Amino acid sequence: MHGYELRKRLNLMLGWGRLLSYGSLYPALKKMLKANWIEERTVQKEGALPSRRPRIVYQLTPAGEDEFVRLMSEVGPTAWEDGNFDIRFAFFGRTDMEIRLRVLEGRRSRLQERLEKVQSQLSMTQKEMDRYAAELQRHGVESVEREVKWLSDLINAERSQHPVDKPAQG
Amino acid sequence: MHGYELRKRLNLMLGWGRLLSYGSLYPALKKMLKANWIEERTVQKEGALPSRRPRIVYQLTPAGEDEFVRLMSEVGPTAWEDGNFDIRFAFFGRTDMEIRLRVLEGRRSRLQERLEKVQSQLSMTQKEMDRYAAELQRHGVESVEREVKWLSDLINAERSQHPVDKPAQG
DNA sequence: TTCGTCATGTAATGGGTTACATGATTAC
DNA sequence: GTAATCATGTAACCCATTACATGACGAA
Repeated sequence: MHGYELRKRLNLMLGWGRLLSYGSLYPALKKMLKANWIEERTVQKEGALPSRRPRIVYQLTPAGEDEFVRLMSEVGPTAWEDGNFDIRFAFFGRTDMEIRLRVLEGRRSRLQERLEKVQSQLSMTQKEMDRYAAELQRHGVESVEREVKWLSDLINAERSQHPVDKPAQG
Repeated sequence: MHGYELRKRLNLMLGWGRLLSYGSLYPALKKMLKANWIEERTVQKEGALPSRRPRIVYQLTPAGEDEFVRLMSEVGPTAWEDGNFDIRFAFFGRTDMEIRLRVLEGRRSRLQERLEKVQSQLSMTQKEMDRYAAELQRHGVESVEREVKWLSDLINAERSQHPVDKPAQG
């Protein structure tokens, strides 16, 4: 699709927080073009006057699809860190279940680590915090716990979709 | 306190997501020093060998306290936008209740706007989304709704602490 | 003795937003 | 008419992270 539409779609899908700006979108498209991951066609909108600037429609090249597959097969921190997980999850429909499980589990253990760290430090310093700081802590912990539960439900749903033939490793 | 301790405290209090790095902390302290908002003293840690580098302890100047008060009295977007709200909330213990209420309400209506926008666009485009994209949407909406409820509870708690003499304005 | 923590800092790098620039089209 | 949206792009700027640099201290 073309840049403008792409932006709207992305903002709708993961537009909690900042919106994708043109200043990052269009340069990114140019970069992908140069890397030969996408190719562009100019398309006149149907029934539009010839004075209208034709839209630039992008399409993945075979090399771009390979790159996409490569990216979707990443299972390390790049897949489950805060800034990346959402976009990664949005494409789970085109990702193998094994990969999906590993990404979900990676993110979950990341969040659990955080919870443990905060809770261990909390027991030492909580007395120094005032009401509001403590409330902020509490709410933060609750949010993360909620996401952990969400992830656990998703993991269970994934697992129940196939016969369990292997116990988890690592 | 000194920079290292400050970082630990801040990371504990709002360290969901990225941690404050030295590359931003120390330059920020220098900036505040130049603006005359803080002053520094070098303090030898008690019982430490003289070979140990003394720690640099910072303290707010009167001008710095004025600036702090000014910042804490902001009630516009700078107070309730995503990146700022948490740190703002953490200092509510040193903020007037009227200000607190306005900031809480500002953030709540900001989140409600977002919910409405997404839900209106959702009704048009949901059919095109696959299972995972829809699940991401659902989870996002739920998280925001949850924060709205949290804010509402806090607002009610604030209101119940004083006799209601004025109806809300604007 | 080696690793982790304490403690402060700088330089390079990267990435994004904001503001600017342009112009047609559509809805009110 | 005029404001909002469609549509693409560039340049300046901001700001934060990453990596580097240094060195003492405490624990295993």
